Amino acid sequence: MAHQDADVPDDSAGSALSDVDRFVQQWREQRPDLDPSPIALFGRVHRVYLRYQAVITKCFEDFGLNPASFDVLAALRRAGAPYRMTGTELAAESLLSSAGITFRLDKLEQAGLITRIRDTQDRRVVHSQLTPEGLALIDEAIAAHLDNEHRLLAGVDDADADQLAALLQRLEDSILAARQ
Amino acid sequence: MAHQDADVPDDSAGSALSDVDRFVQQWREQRPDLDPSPIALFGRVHRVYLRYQAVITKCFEDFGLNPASFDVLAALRRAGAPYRMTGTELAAESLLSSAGITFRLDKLEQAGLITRIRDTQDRRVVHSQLTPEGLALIDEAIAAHLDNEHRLLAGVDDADADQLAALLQRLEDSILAARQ
DNA sequence: AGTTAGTATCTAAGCACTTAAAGATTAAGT
DNA sequence: ACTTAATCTTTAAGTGCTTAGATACTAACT
Repeated sequence: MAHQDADVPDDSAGSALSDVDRFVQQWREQRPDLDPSPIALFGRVHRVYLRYQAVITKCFEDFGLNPASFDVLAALRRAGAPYRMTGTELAAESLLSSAGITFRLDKLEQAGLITRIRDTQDRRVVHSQLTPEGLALIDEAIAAHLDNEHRLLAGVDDADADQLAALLQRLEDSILAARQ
Repeated sequence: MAHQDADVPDDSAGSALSDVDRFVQQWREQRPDLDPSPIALFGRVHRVYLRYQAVITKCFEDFGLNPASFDVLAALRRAGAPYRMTGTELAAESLLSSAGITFRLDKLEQAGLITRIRDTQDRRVVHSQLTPEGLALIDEAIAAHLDNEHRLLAGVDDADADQLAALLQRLEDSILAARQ
């Protein structure tokens, strides 16, 4: 893992500038005609997402899963018994293309974690359902995943976490509203 | 674009529950033995990132770029004249593997937007430098990109944006600290 | 000088997506 | 009933990454 420690800033000299702050400052110098302030926000979203993905990917490996397969199993599990959803429903929850869902379901079916069941009423529809093995696995994996996420939040107090979630929701709404 | 409007929630009945809030609630019902509250935060990070990527991808298309190629050109541009960085430096700024950077640079070189220059002192090192075409393109693209980002932030007031950036920095620090 | 270790980049194989289009089925309009 | 349109899933081709390992070079030690 090339980035394991190489890019952790040396913070020994007080509150050092973060990488993202440096990017903003560089843009101010190079292009004083522009206002680069949104980078302070979106750059951090980007970096937090990458850091987070790297950590949870490692957590899922213990269960033979990756973020993509975990995502599908978790959607089926939290839907409740009989742990069954259609491809269209799964695509909407995961913000994924239909082809992407087909790919994920192929892998999970090969691994024996889901089965596909053609709908008898509407024969276009295919239901994907957790197998007993899939149910057992996701029930273990979600517990480890939440433990891990709590660990990642150890440095953020509860009030800040709540506020961060609320502000992120406002940001998502703003992005959707701006999407012409 | 399949998700253009299909997944925008109907908010006509007041402040409806967001998708992420529903996920948390479903987990509380299905697994009352677990505390799913971190999902409210990380789920939103994930969704905001996906929404954001979708919008900027469309913006970059106008310049024949994608987020990956824009990222490299922007790093070179904000570094200042002579707009030159090594692969290792670029990988660190973008949190990317060395192979990923090689791939990005191959594409940019084929497009005539950068040139590769072997270092004369240390012949292991390859500098990548903006061509005049690359410089002209990124100078146009960064202006459009920042305009676009300001548009995406229209629904978030400045104080909230600042606070969101600060909280995201705290979250990144917490993730890095927990990464054992 | 010669060996060993470390570093910078690139190659190869594989993976998880994407868009575009096709196939199968259902719904709507006449 | 018949045509047209809409919907659900899958296939095909291509893209941008990943890890693992190869290659080329430099630095450190003896």
